[in-house]
Amino acid sequence: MPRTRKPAKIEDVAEAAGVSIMTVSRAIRGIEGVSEKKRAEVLSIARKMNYTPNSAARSLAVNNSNLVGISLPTFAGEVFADILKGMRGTFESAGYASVIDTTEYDIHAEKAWVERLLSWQPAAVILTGTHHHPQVRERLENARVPVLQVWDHTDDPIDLNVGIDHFEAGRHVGDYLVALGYRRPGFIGAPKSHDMRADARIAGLRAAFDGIASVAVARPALGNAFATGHGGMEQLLAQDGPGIDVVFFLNDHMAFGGMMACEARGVRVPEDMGIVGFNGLDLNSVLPVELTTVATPRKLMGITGARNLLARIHGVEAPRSVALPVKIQPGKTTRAQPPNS
Amino acid sequence: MPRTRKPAKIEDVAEAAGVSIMTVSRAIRGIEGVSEKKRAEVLSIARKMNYTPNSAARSLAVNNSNLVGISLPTFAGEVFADILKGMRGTFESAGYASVIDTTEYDIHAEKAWVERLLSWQPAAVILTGTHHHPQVRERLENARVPVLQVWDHTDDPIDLNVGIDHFEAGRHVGDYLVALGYRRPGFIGAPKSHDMRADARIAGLRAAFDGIASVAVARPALGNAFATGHGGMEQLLAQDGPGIDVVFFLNDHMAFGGMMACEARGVRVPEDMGIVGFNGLDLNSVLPVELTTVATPRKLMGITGARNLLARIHGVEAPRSVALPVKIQPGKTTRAQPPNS
DNA sequence: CTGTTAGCGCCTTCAG
DNA sequence: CTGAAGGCGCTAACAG
Repeated sequence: MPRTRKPAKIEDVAEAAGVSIMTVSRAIRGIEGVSEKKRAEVLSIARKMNYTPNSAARSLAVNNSNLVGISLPTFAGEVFADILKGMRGTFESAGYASVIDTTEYDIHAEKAWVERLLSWQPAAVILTGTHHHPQVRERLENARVPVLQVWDHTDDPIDLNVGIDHFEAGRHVGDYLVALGYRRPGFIGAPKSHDMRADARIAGLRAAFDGIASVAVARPALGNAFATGHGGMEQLLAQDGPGIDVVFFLNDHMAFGGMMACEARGVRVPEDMGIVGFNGLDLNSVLPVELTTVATPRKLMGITGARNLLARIHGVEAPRSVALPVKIQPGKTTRAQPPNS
Repeated sequence: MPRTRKPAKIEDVAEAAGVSIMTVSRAIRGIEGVSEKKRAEVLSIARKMNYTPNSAARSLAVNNSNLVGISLPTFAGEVFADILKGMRGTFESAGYASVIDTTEYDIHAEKAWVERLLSWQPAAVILTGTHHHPQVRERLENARVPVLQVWDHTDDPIDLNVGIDHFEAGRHVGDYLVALGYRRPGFIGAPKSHDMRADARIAGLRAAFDGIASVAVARPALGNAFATGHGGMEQLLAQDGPGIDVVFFLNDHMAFGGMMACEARGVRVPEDMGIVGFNGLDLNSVLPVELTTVATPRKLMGITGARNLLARIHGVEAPRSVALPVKIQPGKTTRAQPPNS
C-alpha cells in the first residue's frame, strides 16, 4: 500500500527492511558492500514501497547531477532536432536527463540560461555554435563543467567541439561547381546579422572560385525560407541578369523557393541555372525535382558529441575538436558534367 | 576575483557582506524583510563573487523545484516543436526550466521517464496525448504534482488537459468536403499502432459521410512522411482506382507526397482529386500549390496549457479540460465550390 | 528588520 | 559486509 502522504524516503525503506540506511543506499546504487541476498530483499521492498530516490538530495550530497544542460537556437526545423536526437539517445542510455532551453539566436538569452543551468550542477553543458556572450565562456571554464559546442567547427573550443567547417563546406561546393564548368556563381542567404555560417560558406565559395569568377550575393529579409529563396532569386536575376549560372542557397527550403522563382521566370533548371541547397533535408526526397544539396551529418554529430562528452565526464581522454565532413548530394538541379565534355 | 576552487555559497557571501546568511537569502530571493540599503549591498557583493544559488539545496529544503518535466513523442516536425515553444515561452518567463524527454511513442519509455522525473520534485509534469502506461496516472496522482495532458482532448484528464478533439476535426473536414460535393473520400495515415489520432479522425470523417459514402483507408508503413503519403496515394489509386475523389491525409507532409503521386500519375489536382492535409505547417507556404489543410492551434495550445498549469501551481482554479477548435484552411488542392453550383 | 535553530534526503567517511 | 556520525547548501520557523 503506497502511502499517499509524503513519498517514501531511504529511511523508510531501511526501517521496513530492518537494515540501516547505508545498506539500502548501497543496494540501490548497485555498488558493492552488500550481500546479494540482502540486496535483492532491499530492492524488492523498495519497489513495493514505490520508493524513488530524491535527486536533489543526492545531487546536493555528491555535488553534481545527472542533468545535461542543452542550449539550442530553436526547435524549429530538422537540423537541430536531428542533432538533438543523436545526443539525447546517447545520453539517455547513459542515464542522463536533458534540460533544454532555446535561445532564439540571442546570446543574452543563452547567457542567462547558462547561469541558471549552472545552479543545477549539471554533468555537462552543450551549446550550439561558437558565438557566445563573452562571460559564458568564463563562467563555464570556471565551473569546470564539461562543455560541448556542436554544429560549427572551431579550433578553439571552450572544452570540446564537434561540428562542420562551413568554410570548407562552401569551398567543397565551389570546387564541385567549378569542375562542372559553372563560371558565374551566386549565393542567397538570410540577412547578415542572423547567421555567420553563411559568411563562412560564402568565403569558401569565393576561395574555390578565386581567379575564376566573383560571387554575387543576395541576402533578402523576407518571410519564411521559401519566400526568402524565391525573392533572393528574383533579386539576383534582376540585378545580375544572365550573369549568373548557378546559385548556392543557405538551405534546401530556400533553394526550393529559388527553383520556383526560376520556373516562374522561364529560366530552365539545370540548363540555364544550377541550384544547390544545403542540409539534405527530408523534404528533398519528394520534391518533383531532386535538389542538388549538401548532406550534413546531423545525427552523427549529436552522437559523436555526446560520446566525447561522456568520455570527458568519465575522465577519459577525448578529442577536443572534431570536424565532420559534409557530402555533396548530386541531384537534378545541377548538370551532371561540364558542357563541353 | 572569482575563486577557481569551489563556487561561492551563501555563507561566503554573508561573510563578505558582514551579515547573516538569512539576510543574504532574503535579499537574493527578493522577499521582504531586508532594508533596501542592505539588499542592494548584498546583491552587489554576490554578483561580484559570482555567486550562484545551488538549486539542489534549495529544492531539497523547500521540497520542490522550478523544473517542469515535459514528455514529447518526438522532436521531429513542427507540431510538437510549436506546442513546446508556446509552453516554454510561458514557463520561461515565470522562472521555470524545462526538462524534456522524447518517448518515440513508447509508453514504457514514458513511464520510465516519469519515474525519473519525479525524483526531481518537479513543479509540474506535461505529457503529450492521453495514452499512457496505467501506472503513470497512479504515480502522478500519488505524487500530487500538477499534470497537463496536451494535444489530444479528453474529458477525463489526470489533472489538466488542453487539446483538440480529433473526432470533431475529422467530422469538420468531412462536413466541409460533403458541402463541396465530394462523394468518394479516402484517408491516408500511418500504421495503426502508431497513432490513435488517426482513428479518431477517420471516425469523424466517417460520421460526416454517414449515409453518403464509405471511406477508403490506406495505412502504409514506409519511410518518411512524404514517402508514406506518396505510397499511400499510389496504393489507393491502384486499389480503388477512379473511385476516390478526395483524400484526407494524416498531415501536410503526407498530403504533399500524395499530391506528387497524383502529379506523377497524371491525376489532376484538384480537378480529378481533392487533397486535404492536416496541421497547417510552414511547409505549406513553401509549396508551389497551396494545400487545403486544417490549421491546428499549436502554439496557443502550449500557451494555454502552460497558463493553466501555472495557475494550478499557484493554487488558483483552472479549467480541467479545454478543447481548442481547429480551422479549415482552404487551399488550391480542393475545389472552391460544388461542381454543379 | 535581522539572526538563530533545525532540518530537507542522501552520501562520504570511518568504525566495527 | 554493515552501521554510526557528520555534512552538502539552503530555507522554514521562530526568536529578538
